[in-house]
Amino acid sequence: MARRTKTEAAATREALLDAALRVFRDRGVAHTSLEEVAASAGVTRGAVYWHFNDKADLFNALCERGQMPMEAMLASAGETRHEDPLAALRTLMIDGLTRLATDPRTQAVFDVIFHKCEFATEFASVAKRQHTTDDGCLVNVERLLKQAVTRRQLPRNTDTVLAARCMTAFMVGVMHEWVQRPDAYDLKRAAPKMADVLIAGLRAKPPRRVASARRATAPRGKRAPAAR
Amino acid sequence: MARRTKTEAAATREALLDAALRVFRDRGVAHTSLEEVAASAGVTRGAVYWHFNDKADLFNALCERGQMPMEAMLASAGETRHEDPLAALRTLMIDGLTRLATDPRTQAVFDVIFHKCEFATEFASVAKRQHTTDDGCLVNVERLLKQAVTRRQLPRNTDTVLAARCMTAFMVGVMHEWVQRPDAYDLKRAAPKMADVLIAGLRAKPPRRVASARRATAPRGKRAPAAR
DNA sequence: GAGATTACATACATTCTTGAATGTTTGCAA
DNA sequence: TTGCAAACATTCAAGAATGTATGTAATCTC
Repeated sequence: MARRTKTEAAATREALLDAALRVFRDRGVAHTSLEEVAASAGVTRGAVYWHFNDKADLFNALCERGQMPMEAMLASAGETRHEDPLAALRTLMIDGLTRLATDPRTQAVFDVIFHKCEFATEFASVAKRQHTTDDGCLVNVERLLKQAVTRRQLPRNTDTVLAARCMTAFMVGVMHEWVQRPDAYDLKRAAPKMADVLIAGLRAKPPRRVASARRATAPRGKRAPAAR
Repeated sequence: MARRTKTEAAATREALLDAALRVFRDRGVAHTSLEEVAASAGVTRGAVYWHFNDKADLFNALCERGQMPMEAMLASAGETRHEDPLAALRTLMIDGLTRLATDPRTQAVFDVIFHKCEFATEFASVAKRQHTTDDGCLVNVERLLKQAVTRRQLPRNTDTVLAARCMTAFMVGVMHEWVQRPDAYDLKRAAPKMADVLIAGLRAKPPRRVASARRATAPRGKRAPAAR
């Protein structure tokens, strides 16, 4: 065929992303040829190579499109000042899990990212981007945790970085496992309970910055040193 | 070369597994040819095809060898009666994370499983095995949680299945993230604190079986129905 | 100690996949 | 309205990778 109008071109681009998502999901990224992607979108490889440099480029665009909403949620929450930061974290967790539980595209994207692709040397660029978004996630969570410290919801010597790691690890784990077997349980219903467990854990036994091995309740002086 | 003695053959088999682990880890499973594996082990593809049917078979053996110790730990703990089941769970978590933090082979295996391979149609058999071990893990954790209910460490209407999912998800998440960036923090040191967060969360806000949306503290009768 | 079998190495045919090169309309700007 | 470039399709050359088939020397068995 010949040249399309701009909107048509954008449509085929979207179609290619959708097709890639489908095919990647059930064949795996590495094992699917761009021919298959093109065929599944109803075009030829020419179209693929027009819109994307590479399979990695295509995959990258795919992830970006799929993860944008979640990242936006996190960024927005991280920049806001909350009266009840821990509650904000809780709803953030629930919202994230609910989105995963209800949006098929999000499910597909995370399924591919978690189980249907390899982050090795050839996809180093993709891995790098993924690391960057992971870091952003961690930073935003930690901001909320710091707010929680300020609001006296968490003790002053809370290791907010480690606490943030706990939270993101929990989220990653839940998503990783659920997306692998979506029929195992009703994630949407379970989300609040799961979020509660983690938040309650942070409240009850927050990770501390100090060595903390002996005398758990007796910090040094009256105030911890500024440490910053 | 020619025929080796039985012990020598076993040694080359191990060498192949080690080589595969190395090469898979930095090239990705799908992107490495069996030729590369063989070369890295100092043999030819003939040896690979002698010891393993297939790349999937090789990968399967790899996972099995690498995950055995963890599975053994879990199985043993699941079959034992504990006086303090939650403490047992805690040490189980810490032991698992410590093993990951200290054993390079375990690190490599989990790195490959989490980030360097695709579980798609062609590796369906591997995925199935992985599911099976996941299920076993969940079952064992749930056994300990049921013991915790019996010992009154957790309320009678605790949703032990969901609680077990929380625990395994947390562990998966921590391992998934740490293995991706082992230098980000000292997992061995952090392990007890992280375990504490989760265990404390289960203590403070255990997921309940009943609908629980309204009247959080008022179950039906004096005893919950047997439900089984 | 002779044959059967093991533990590989080597060779071969086949299939995929990629990247690039080239072709072909047609929308769009001047 | 012309001309250029966009939006693809088609073709081609070349390199892997796989599975199998076959070769072979040593080891184990009886």
